[in-house]
Amino acid sequence: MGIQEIATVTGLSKSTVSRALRGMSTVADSTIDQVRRVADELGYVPSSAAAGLATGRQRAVGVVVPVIDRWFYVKALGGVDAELRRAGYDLVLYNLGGPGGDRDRAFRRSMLRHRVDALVLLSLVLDETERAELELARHPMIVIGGPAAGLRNVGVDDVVVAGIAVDHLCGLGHRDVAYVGGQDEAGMNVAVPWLRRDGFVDAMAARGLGVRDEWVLDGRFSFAGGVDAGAALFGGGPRPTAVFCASDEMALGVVLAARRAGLAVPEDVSVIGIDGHEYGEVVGLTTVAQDPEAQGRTAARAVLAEVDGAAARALPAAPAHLVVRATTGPPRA
Amino acid sequence: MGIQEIATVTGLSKSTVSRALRGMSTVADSTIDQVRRVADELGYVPSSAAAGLATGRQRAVGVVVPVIDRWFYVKALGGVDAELRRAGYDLVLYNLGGPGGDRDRAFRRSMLRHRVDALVLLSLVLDETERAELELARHPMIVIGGPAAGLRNVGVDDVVVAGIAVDHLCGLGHRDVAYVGGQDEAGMNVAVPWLRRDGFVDAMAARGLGVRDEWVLDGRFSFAGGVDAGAALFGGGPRPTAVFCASDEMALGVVLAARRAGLAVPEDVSVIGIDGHEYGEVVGLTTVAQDPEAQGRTAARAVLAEVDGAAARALPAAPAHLVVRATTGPPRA
DNA sequence: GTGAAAGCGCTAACAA
DNA sequence: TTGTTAGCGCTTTCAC
Repeated sequence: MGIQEIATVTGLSKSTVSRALRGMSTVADSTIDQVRRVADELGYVPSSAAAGLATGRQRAVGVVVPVIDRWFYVKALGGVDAELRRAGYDLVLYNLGGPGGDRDRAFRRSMLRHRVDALVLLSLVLDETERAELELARHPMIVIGGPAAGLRNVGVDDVVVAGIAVDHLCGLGHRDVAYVGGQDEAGMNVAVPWLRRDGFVDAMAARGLGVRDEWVLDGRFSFAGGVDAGAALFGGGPRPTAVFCASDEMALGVVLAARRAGLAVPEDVSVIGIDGHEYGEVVGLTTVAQDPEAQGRTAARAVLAEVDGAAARALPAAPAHLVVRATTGPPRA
Repeated sequence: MGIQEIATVTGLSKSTVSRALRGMSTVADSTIDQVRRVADELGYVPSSAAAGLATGRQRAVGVVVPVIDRWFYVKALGGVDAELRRAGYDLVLYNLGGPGGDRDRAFRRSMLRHRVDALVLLSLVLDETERAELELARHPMIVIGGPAAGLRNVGVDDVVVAGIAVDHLCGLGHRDVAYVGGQDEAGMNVAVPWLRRDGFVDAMAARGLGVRDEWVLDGRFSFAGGVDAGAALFGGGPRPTAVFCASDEMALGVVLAARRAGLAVPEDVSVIGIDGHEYGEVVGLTTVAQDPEAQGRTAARAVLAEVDGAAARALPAAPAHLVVRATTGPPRA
């Protein structure tokens, strides 16, 4: 059942079997073949715990997500996974489970149990205590979607992204534009929403344009939230000629709300999102697209390199580009 | 850095420290407090590898998904995760990565490395070889969304679900109904799509209704696929009065395609899906709702119980119920 | 209520 | 190219 059985059956030593199993070049090819064959016959299953204990390496990395059912997280997770798989690493998922979840001692403890060699954090801003606690495990860490104080991060420059969207809108002639963002999930302490909002407000200000308070809404980073925000925006009172949403899911909701309010998109109101969500492609949503999967791969590669002893160098901002489709156009004269 | 340090600092033995850390009742409360305090001060981080080696339990379960970016899988994964967390178990994610992925030797090997105590398979049908290989690890397994030969499964009864949808449609007076399903991802070998299609055809037949071949379409289980299928369906030629989709994402696509084709929903064509997707709720999609998160929790509980020595008893079918909203109605006279 | 000692299954020097 | 010998950090009898 263990490496020992194979040793006795083949008449070799444990060490040779161990080396053969790992295909080390110091072992005779014939020996390797023999060992592998016997291992198969015996139905040998290696113990990662034992290997981990002996080497100090678990060949696994942890991925921490605030919640799991968001487009961005799922895509990024897929990217991280793909790269880990390539490298033969397993992925341990730590889901904070939203505001109701147990983002507390017991939970953080579990990510420290030396079960993983590194940590990839998705869009998380850690406070001092959390940082200190995670620091204990002393393994490489990186955040996707950050930025995070003291940690490397990969992701788009949210301020630049907001600028791109505002450029597009203003270039079309819009001056009255609303913002639909949110704090993702209350208590999850995510920085991205704020960066995008500030980027938006600043970009508008840079053009001498102000933003009404009633036009900065919370869309909870969800489709339903977008619908609600849109309903509020188009329910009466002064109406913006364009809406900038901090995510495509919310933008999709705003478009729906506009239609329900009897408004034509983009004739009566333009809508732009951020992400590059598949649904947006189908329905013709204009957006500032990013590639979370690629960001996930980049993060995984970086952290894996660090596990292998490479120095942690800062990463360039991930690319984002404007994709003009059918939901934006010039405002009505 | 290990249990030993704590032992020397406190002047206790390794065994007592180990017991204290786990809060065993044979240890004096004062000792427990002291040990915990010292452990904190020292920044002690337990090694799950060592514990796993010693006990043979990893306190982790593996979840295998065909692809990760599908509504159902994400929700079910969340449910499994929640339950594991409650039990103090970690979750190791094995993503087969779709048809292009490496659903092969190397990969299966990795889930066998005794890194987990049990396996939860999402909608996977394993062939003989695969089953035999996984059997090697001898740990409890369960599939969500199955069914799978020789394995326990939790999920709705797909045939019943199809029946519910057909009942609803036929009850409204429809006789010409199309089916949009798919095989999810080619090569992923998933049973659900076929069960739903057969359930549909059979339910129709039970009412003396036939189904045209051209009305059984592949929607790839995605929104875009649904749009394509709808476009084909409404692009000319005989048109069904209702469309039954094997998932809400496809149904959403079909609704969009119908609108694009200038058809009114449900006046010109009714559309019903399966799932209970959040988007469907917002746009008023009629559906046969299920609760994948609950299924995930159930599966996790079952497999955990089995890890703890409980016998593996078959589970009842998960509930599914009709949610009538705005996309279905009687056919035009 | 606590300690001593023997492993869990593997890897890694160091020898041969 | 292969074998020997120590551990890796914890849990767990069995004593005390």
